Amino acid sequence: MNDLHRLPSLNALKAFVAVAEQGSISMAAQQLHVTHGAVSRQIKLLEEELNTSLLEKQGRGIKLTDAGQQLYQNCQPAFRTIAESCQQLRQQQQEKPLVLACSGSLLARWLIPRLPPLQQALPDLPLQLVTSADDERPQQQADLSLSFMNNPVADELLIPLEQERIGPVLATALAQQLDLDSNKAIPQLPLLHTLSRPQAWPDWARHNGIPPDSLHMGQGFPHLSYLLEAVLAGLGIGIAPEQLIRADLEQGRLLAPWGFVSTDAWLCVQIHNISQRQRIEKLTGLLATLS
Amino acid sequence: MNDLHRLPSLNALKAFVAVAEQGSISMAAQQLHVTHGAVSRQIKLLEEELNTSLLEKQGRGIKLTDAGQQLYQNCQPAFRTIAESCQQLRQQQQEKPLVLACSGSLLARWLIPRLPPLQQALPDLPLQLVTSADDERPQQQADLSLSFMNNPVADELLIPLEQERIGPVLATALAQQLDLDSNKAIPQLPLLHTLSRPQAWPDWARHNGIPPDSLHMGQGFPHLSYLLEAVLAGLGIGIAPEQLIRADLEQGRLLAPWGFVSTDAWLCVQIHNISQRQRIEKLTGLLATLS
DNA sequence: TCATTCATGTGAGAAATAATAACAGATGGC
DNA sequence: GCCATCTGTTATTATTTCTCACATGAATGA
Repeated sequence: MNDLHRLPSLNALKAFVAVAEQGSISMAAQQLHVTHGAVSRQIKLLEEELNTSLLEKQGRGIKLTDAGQQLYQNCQPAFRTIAESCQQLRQQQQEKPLVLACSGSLLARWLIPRLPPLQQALPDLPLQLVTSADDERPQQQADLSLSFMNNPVADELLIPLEQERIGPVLATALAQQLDLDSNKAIPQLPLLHTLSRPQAWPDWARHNGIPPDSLHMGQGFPHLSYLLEAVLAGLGIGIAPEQLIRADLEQGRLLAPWGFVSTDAWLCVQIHNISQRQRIEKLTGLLATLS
Repeated sequence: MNDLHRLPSLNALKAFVAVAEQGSISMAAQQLHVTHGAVSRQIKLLEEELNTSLLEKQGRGIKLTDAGQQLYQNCQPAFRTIAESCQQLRQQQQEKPLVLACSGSLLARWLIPRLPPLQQALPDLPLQLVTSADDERPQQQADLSLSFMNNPVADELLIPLEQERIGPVLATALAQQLDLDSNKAIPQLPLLHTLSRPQAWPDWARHNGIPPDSLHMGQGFPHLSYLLEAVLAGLGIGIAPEQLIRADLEQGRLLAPWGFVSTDAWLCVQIHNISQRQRIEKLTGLLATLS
């Protein structure tokens, strides 16, 4: 058992080592980002704790006494060891890849398009992506996850990026076959849906003043990514978050003639590994600007 | 230049090392004389500073993570070095003799008689005595000095032991030759005095309602010790602090038929070397009981 | 010599940090 | 299931540390 309780004030000792290194209380204070008074006081405290005078005046400055020399020579390497050890730990943490979990559709249609600017802005951030099925909870071993969450509660570890906006979408080819003159077109068609978001169509219908019961539900898919493939293949009208199909709209593969409505869900980053919080917040801040 | 400012909270690190050593937060808290909550919090802070988790739950207790192991193995020797270095310094300070300066008369007639009980009560206190002439300021290199001081001001570094009481004294042999029936005897005799305390006789006279001018001043001596030798030799009446001649009175060598009066002076211990303050205060506390 | 500059020392009050007490949650033994 | 043990968390209190402002003492240069 080490006699940790017989240690003097370690902050005072740190101040002393700084003074010994700089040969001056004022310089040490500058190095430690405090006033010279604070350092002077700390030295006094340490001297009292050790019952020894460590510094003596010399001209306008100070110099170490013999006891001070001895203390410095013993403690300086110890502090260096500690500083290096901690620095090493931080370094290792920096080099460890940040594991981000998200669904396949979010990965393919939201995150991957943002990767180039991301890697450009944070070239030293090693990012490792893992997918979880849309209906699974984000995996435990990930440092952070990206997902749509209903009514996210305020929480330091939950960072909302943008509100979900959903709407019906269909392939451009399919649209040309149909007579799209109003909302009325919707009920007549087979509505593709996902098992992970069964409320998507009813929610959207309510938002648009359409009785949910009047909808003709068509094929269901296990995940959004399959549904979107089906929509692209012209199998019917799907419903999807605007965020995930923006590129398809811009490139004319899909159409969204009925627009989008905001839901209670938000696209959120969830922090799982608190020790990576700083890096995650840096990453998230950047993602927010890219949204 | 060492990166002292990149060090984490050293108290948190100390707490962590304690936890690593004990393998338990509660035990570490006990060792550090704080509650487990305090230690738990410190560990959390350290983990945040290092962006690393250091502990993980294991059953009801905790165990170190790999990062924690690494940190502990690096820092534990550093803390041991620091603790040992400080302990060594304290030890050296303990073994260094305490240098006490006082006048020859105080040394011979006040301090030396008290040395046996002193050494019995504090056998491990190495005491080195140096004399300074009565009229010199206590020497700078002494850790403390013992002297009579006029009107001592309240000060942490000045410890009054007892008020000075002075009075005329003469050798028993001389007293037998004289007719000592009252204060009236005084003016008729040659009054021995010291150059270091020229006011002693006038002060005493005023306290006793005798006109100072009516005194017959005799031989002067450079220091009290010589004066006392002269008094013992029957050369005349001297004036001296009661404290310094108590033994002579008790053993019948000297008489003080006119009694003693208190003066404004106190026998004081003055602390010169603040770093020895604790030991000096222990010594002084003991001296006060022996007075 | 005297003002000036530079470095340290000191005190009161403000700011930051750490500790406590009390409770919550989790685990393992009975 | 119940109890004892250990860790985590929070609001509050206590302590430490810092700052600011001024004082002191030593070298510097007119």
